[in-house]
Amino acid sequence: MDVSHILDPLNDAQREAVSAQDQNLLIIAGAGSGKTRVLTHRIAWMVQVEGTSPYGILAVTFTNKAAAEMRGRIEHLMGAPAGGMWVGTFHGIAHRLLRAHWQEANLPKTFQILDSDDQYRVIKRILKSLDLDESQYAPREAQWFINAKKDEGLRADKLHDNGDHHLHELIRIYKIYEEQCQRGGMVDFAELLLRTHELLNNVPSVLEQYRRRFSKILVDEFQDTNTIQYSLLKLLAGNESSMFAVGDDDQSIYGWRGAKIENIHQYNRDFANVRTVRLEQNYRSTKTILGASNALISNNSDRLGKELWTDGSEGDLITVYTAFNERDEANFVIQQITKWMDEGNPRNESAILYRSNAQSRVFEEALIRQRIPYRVYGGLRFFERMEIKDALAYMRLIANRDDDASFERVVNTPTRGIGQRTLEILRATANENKKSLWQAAVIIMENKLLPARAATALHAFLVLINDMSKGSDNLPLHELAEQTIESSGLKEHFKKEKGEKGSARIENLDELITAARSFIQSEEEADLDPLSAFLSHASLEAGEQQGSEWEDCVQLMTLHSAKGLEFDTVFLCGVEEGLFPHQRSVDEPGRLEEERRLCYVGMTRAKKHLFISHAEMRRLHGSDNYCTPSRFISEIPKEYVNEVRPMTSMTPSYNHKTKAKPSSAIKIEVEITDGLKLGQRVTHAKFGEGVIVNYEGHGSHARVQVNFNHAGSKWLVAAYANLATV
DNA sequence: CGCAGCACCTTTTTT
DNA sequence: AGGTGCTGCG
Repeated sequence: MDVSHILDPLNDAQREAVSAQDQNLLIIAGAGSGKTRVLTHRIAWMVQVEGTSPYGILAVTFTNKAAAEMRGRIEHLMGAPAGGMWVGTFHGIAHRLLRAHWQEANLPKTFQILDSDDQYRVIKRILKSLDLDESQYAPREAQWFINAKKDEGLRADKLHDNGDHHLHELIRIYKIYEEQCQRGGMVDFAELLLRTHELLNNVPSVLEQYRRRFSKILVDEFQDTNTIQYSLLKLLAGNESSMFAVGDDDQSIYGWRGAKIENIHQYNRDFANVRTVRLEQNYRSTKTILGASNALISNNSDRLGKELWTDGSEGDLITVYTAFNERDEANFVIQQITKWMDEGNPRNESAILYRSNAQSRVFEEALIRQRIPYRVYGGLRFFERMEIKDALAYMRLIANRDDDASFERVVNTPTRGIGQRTLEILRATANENKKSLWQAAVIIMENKLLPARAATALHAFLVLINDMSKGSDNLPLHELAEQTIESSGLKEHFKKEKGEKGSARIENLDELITAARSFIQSEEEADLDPLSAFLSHASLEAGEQQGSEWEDCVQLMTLHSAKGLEFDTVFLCGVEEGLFPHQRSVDEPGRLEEERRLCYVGMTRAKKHLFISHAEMRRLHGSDNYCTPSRFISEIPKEYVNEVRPMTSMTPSYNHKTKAKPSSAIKIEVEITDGLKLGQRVTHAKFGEGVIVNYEGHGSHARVQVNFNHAGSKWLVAAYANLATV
């Protein structure tokens, strides 16, 4: 067998990892060191050189995107579809196992997946029914609690309150939630993993079957595994299988949702003779960017130890820009991007990264003003939209009448006269009889427990769902979707919603029909009927953003969503104390180190140019705040940095600020000409309201640059512009 | 039962 | 500032 196509493109360390004979490996793969390449080449090596059957391979990732990419690259490398191989996310794989063994897992065959929004609603309903003080028991907190416990593998009956009343109540909520989910055949994301873990743990024959099958297990982003995921891997691997874990402790940024870096150490203890291979050669960034990133991350303790290096050029210095406010920051960034585009570079090789989603707005406004196409990642995804979830809830009821979450969602959407009162009776009946809401409704109808009017309304709903369900088996998926949207009254309902929002919803509903039409059931979902497959797909892969995806766009996203990506030019924005590191992280050393890793992740996204900016003043939640530069900026050695202050040669004295009392709007103490200051809000007869962001000259010669809210940025001669202060 | 106005809160995100 | 969720009213 000619193996040159597998080994030739690799460096020594990569080659060592790919061709290692050891049973268990830990690959510490630094940013840009070719991690995915190593994973895919390892698989090709096992199949084409060692003769492993693809059937025996399990490759696990965290996101659908990563799974899709890996699958694609494996097929490309091996020149054949990855038949029989399991490549998927933890949740996707768990779902598959539960489907295959629903009986052993004590689930109904038609169990439905709850996304976090569904879960939130169920929990909120429980809190209501328990009549708990909502200020003390926030649904979010209860949801967080339940998920955290499940992630640790703990069921409600394993928990002890130790006399703590609050904890006692949370456990009680957890317990009731478990019961309701079980009754309705509803499985949330954490439950997928926990249930799978229990399945393997409790049913030796099933465990045996998969242990024998998966002789090779590969895990991506190992540093992001939480307790239950790690435990699942350990269980599946047993003593015989071989593990290939790839991760980077310096890029662990999900500790706040249960990821345990310690699993890397634990792996060394739990698995036999783990051989560690370090990938430290970086193929992405310049020496400057890498040097700065290395210096930054060296401030963290407890690292596994790793220093990235590169053969590449020094590259440009990192620009650190001190903006005077968030608008100035945005303008600077956009100015740099414009320059970049003028040099003939593609827009989508530039990315604006920030700590929190709220920061995107200022950049969006600036980009719109300059008519630069952009794309914001994150936010609501297709299958998470209200109208889509409504339509899906009808379809889910068709598939499974006992799905209480869906029942609650649409029983009175659109409004059909089933009110709070009626629902309360339904819930009470359901609780008493330990039945689903649907079954309770049937009981109520049979025993005539409702006033005539409500009974008619409820009856109409039951008939509606039954009618919709009739013949749905033979209907192609998209026709079912279409019929659902029509006869549920959803289309009518949203048509009434005025303005652009309503028409957007109608468009989305049409899009759902399109999605149903183009939905292709994958081979591994062959055990499901098309409707169930489609519904699982909707929950498990909430769907990438709406269109314009492939257009050449400036990329905007949070630092978290930037992990795994790379761009020629990266703007790291809002790098200020309190924002980044985030206020809620500064007090705890562990959290602070995670913020630092986040900064490291952000910096190492850049291939050629890195810009870091911070504003001296930032409008946040409606009020102005003075901000100091982030400690992370000072952790970057000066020799890598080129400091830039706002515009031109006239550096105004606000750098050595004479801080005014922080009460009135903006108080930069530089007067340009009578009454006009940098940062001053002004109105112009034609351009409307704006802010002065820059100026040239003094007195009657002064020209000021004003960022107008709607008219964009303009240079005006102060003497003629007739600017009124606000 | 449905709507409109008010109070509240605000990190990061995948599945 | 802006969105969401709840309360109170029609």
